[in-house]
Amino acid sequence: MSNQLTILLAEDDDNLGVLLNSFIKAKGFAVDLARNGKIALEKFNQGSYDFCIFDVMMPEMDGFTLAKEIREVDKKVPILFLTAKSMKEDKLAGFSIGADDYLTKPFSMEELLARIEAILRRSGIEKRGASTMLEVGTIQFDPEARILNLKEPKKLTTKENQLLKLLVKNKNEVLDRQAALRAIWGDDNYFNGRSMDVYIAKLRKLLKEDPAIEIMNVHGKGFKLIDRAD
Amino acid sequence: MSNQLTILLAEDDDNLGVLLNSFIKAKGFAVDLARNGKIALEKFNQGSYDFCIFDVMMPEMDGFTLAKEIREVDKKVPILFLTAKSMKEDKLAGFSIGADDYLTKPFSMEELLARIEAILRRSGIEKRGASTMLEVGTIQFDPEARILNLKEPKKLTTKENQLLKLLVKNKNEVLDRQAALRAIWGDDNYFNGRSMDVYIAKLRKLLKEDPAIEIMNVHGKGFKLIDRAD
DNA sequence: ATCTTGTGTTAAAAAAAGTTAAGCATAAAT
DNA sequence: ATTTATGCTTAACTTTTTTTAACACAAGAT
Repeated sequence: MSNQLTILLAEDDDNLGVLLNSFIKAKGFAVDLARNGKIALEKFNQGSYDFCIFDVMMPEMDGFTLAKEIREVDKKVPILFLTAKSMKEDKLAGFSIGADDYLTKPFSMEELLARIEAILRRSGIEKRGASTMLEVGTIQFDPEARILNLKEPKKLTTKENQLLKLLVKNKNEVLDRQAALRAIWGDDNYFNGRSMDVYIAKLRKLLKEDPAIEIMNVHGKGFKLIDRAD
Repeated sequence: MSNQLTILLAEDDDNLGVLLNSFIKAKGFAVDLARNGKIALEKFNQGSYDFCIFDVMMPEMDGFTLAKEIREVDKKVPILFLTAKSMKEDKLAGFSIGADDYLTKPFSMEELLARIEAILRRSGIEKRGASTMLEVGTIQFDPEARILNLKEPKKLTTKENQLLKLLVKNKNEVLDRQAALRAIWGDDNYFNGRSMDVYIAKLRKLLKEDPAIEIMNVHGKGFKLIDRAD
């Protein structure tokens, strides 16, 4: 299943439409492009969208009418208007329908993206993250609570937790040494490297409880957490 | 008692400041006008605001720096930038700090209002019904009245209250140590740090009543209030 | 084989945080 | 005016967490 947010884009100008479509797509959204308001409305009623971008002036059905129709059945979905008009009354009309933003052409793609993201942030729509619980062999590991459920549940320190989390997330593949150092210590200098080695030793000691688990060194590359349990 | 939403407005241009102030006030908001970023930051850390409008270019402290400071301790409060600059990079910088909107001068008062309302609508902030109540696990916490409703309702001191408020507002994420110190003590020197540690101990003792709550230390970074209740 | 570099491990040192209580200033009460 | 209470800071001591040092060994290079 795709994990992307889906955007409904209504734009009658083919050039701009295609341009927007590919730009937004490249930024990790799923986009559905409609060539006029009528088609957009149909798509909206069929599908399931997380965000709407509507040109105001379109044949068949203009953006305002389209937005009004949608607001009748969906009070929440974010709507952003694109338009060549910059007249005050138009803007106000847009907002009064319940728009979240109103962008006047010409605009930069980056600004559009920034505004989309600001609205998504605000509306609490997010790409769903997975559950917090992780598994290491037979041992449960909660990186949020920083608890490793050995026979005796063990509270992990900040660094132990960060390192184990990285190892588990890269289970059965090599966790690059420098990358891990930069991620946890912010800097991959020699001393931080030695510090990490100390933590590797600590984690090995803890995980000895489960024989199916092993933190293996890949010389000159990094570490690999082997989990023979799955 | 007023049940208006409170807006913090930072604008160094007196003419515009006064104009905005009276316009926004006329539209039913409570407004606090600060003449530069530094004053605005102090006001923010003292008071309780529902919305921020910041001019970008100001003496003492510019709007971006102000917003960054605020975002360290409050990830949620809506921020709208006003600016004469319309340069693309500036806009993007604004959004990347976590702004909700970015309005270029000159703008119409009505458009500003429409944008404020669009953001408020989206963020689910409504006119206040006296309830500024926060929740910590099963415990009710009223930061206005400075009361923590344990079995025995407990009056908090100024510092206890400020610190708990910050922790709760950053529930389940790390509250940066230095940022908290600057917000509450105004200065993150060693002694204030030790003072904060003492208050952390006090709060832990109070919150021990609810086992779903924990103030966890993130070594070298800050504190994280874990709420397993929600 | 030898040399260099990378890693394993333990212990010591340093830094950060936890806790309790003593000081100090200020406001409230007598 | 003096005492009392309150809130905050500083100090002192403890514990935890992280870093550095020291020495041993393993892997790959010369």
